[in-house]
Parts: sequence; C-alpha cells; structure tokens
Amino acid sequence: MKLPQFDEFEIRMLEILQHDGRKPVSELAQEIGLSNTPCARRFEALQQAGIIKGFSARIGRRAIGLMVEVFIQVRLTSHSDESPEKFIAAVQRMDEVSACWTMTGDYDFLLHVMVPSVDDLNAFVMHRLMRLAGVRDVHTQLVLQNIKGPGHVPLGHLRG
Amino acid sequence: MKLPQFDEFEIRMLEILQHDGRKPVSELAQEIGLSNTPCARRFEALQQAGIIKGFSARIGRRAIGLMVEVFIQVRLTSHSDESPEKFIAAVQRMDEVSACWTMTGDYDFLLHVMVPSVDDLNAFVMHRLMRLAGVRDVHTQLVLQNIKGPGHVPLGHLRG
DNA sequence: ACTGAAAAAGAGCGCCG
DNA sequence: CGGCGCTCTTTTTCAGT
Repeated sequence: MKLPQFDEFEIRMLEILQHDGRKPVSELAQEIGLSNTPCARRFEALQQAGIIKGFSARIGRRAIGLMVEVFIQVRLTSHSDESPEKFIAAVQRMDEVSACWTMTGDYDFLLHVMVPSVDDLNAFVMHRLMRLAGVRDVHTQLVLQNIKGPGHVPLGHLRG
Repeated sequence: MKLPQFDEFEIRMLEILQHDGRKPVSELAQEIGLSNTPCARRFEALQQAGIIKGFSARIGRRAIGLMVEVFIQVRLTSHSDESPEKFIAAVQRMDEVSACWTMTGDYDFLLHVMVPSVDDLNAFVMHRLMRLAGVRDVHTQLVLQNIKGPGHVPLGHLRG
C-alpha cells in the first residue's frame, strides 16, 4: 500500500477532471502544457492505478424533485446475532440511500438520504429503515442548505 | 420551480451517466434504443436545464493518501455578529473540506473532511477550524468504512 | 420529433527523437 | 518518455422526411 508519486501534470489533470470529467484529453493536454500522447498515457494510467475510479454526472437533486435531504445516524443492537452485514446489504439495495459510512461515536452508521417529500422521509424511516433487523435507534437531521460539494476530493496535499 | 417530466429515455440516460459519465453519446443512444441525434439533443437539454450540473472524476481518496476521513459538526455562537456568512466563506476556501451542509439539530454545520493523517486532522481542527470567528464548539466523528457512494443520487422515484 | 449523411473534432495507434 | 502523423471513432451540423 504505497502511494504513487504525483508530478504537477497529474495533479492538474485530477483537478481539472474533478471539475469537468468530460473534458477531452486533447484539451487537457493543452491546458497542462503537454502533448496529446503523454497526456493520454497518464490519463489511462490514473485509471489503471485506481486513482481515478470512474466518472459521474453530477445531478441536481432539486431539479429531479428530491426536495428533502437528510443525514440519518443508525445504531444497531450490540448483541446483534443479525450481524451488521445484513444491515449493510439492505442499505446497499435502498435506492434512497445515496451514501453510507460506518463511524466512530454514539452511532454506528451514517446514511445520506434523499427523498421527494417529508412524507416519503417518514415512510422511509418508519417502514423501511426501522423495520430492518438489528436497528436499535435512528437519529435524523435535515439538510437546510448545500454549502459546498460533494464530489470533490482534496488535492492540495499532493503538492504540499 | 416546476419539475420537468421525464420519459424513460432520459431516466436511463441519467442512470447510465451517473455510473459512467464519460460514455459517448453514440453508445448511450444505442443502449437506450435511440438514434444518435435525439439522444444528443436530450443530453444537451439535460445540462441546459440544470438537471445534469456537470461531470466529475471519482477519485479514490486512499489512492492519493487521504487516509483520514471525518465528519465534523460545528456550532456557532448564537449572538454571532460575525454572521454565518464569514464562516461559510472560510469553509469554501478550505481545501480539506470536501463538502458542507447546514443542518437542523444541535449543530449548525456538517463538514465532510479528508486529510492525510491524524496529525493533519488535529492541525486542521485546532489551528484552522476552531480559530475561525464565531465557532463555539465542534464534534468530530471518524469514518471507519465507506459502505456506499457517494456520487449517486436516487432516481427510482422518477418512474414511480 | 426522428433519420441519415456530411464535415469537424477527438481518440488510439505505430514510429521516431 | 515526449512528440508527430496517421486512421478510426465520435460529435456536430445540415439536410430531408
């Protein structure tokens, strides 16, 4: 598990592709001051090495009617014979769950959830989430405003 | 603020582009059973309407040495003459902050932060975050495991 | 609105300093 | 490794249903 070393070309490629993931390699090459071929080679290498894991369209949630965005913290029963794996597998299949992490602190899981309305939120929490085996309690916090991101990973540390 | 109506073509385009944001329009067209031109038109329209806000490379944080991922909740002083705008502006400029939301609950802000090491986390919280005007207290929770996402927005509700 | 064909732009290749 | 020139694919535009 060693880190690859990044040169300035690669760092700038990552910066640019994080902002515009569809930018043609030819434009990339021009912007970072490199010719077409070496730029394409690095582009390929970054993906091969797992540094670029893929590309995604950023979709405006409000534009598709997801007016309610929440973070839900979930605590499982400690003596869970129904081990966390079941909960994890269930979460993976829930379309409303945009992201999920296991965490330190009072709760075991943090879920990032988007639904069209407060009624849908209620239905999701009451009838789908709390019905899962091993769920002890949940703590829901509404998002009031999106200040920043997501979809951008810090890169500043790469050039120190 | 009305929602556009989505047909099956557009929904599938969003699904595909969320998974592979660099897929050529020609391939998209083939996969959803449409000819080149109308597919390209919808592709353009989705961006124009703000439904697709852009495209991003998904970067593996561990691959670039960001070994510590945390969520930090921040509470501001209630009598903040230094209004939240100053805090927001500061957060926008902090590279370590991958995402930020304002929230209901005991804390005002939720910050998604990635840093190379625990030492960097300490330095960030102590010397940069808590130094900001109006910050009353912070609550930090470490990410133990990435279960799902981020970068994918629910689309299931669009087709009922 | 979709189709089909042209022109323009980009990607992938071998080959050479 | 970086650059150059070639072919093939993809995008874009402009017709015609």
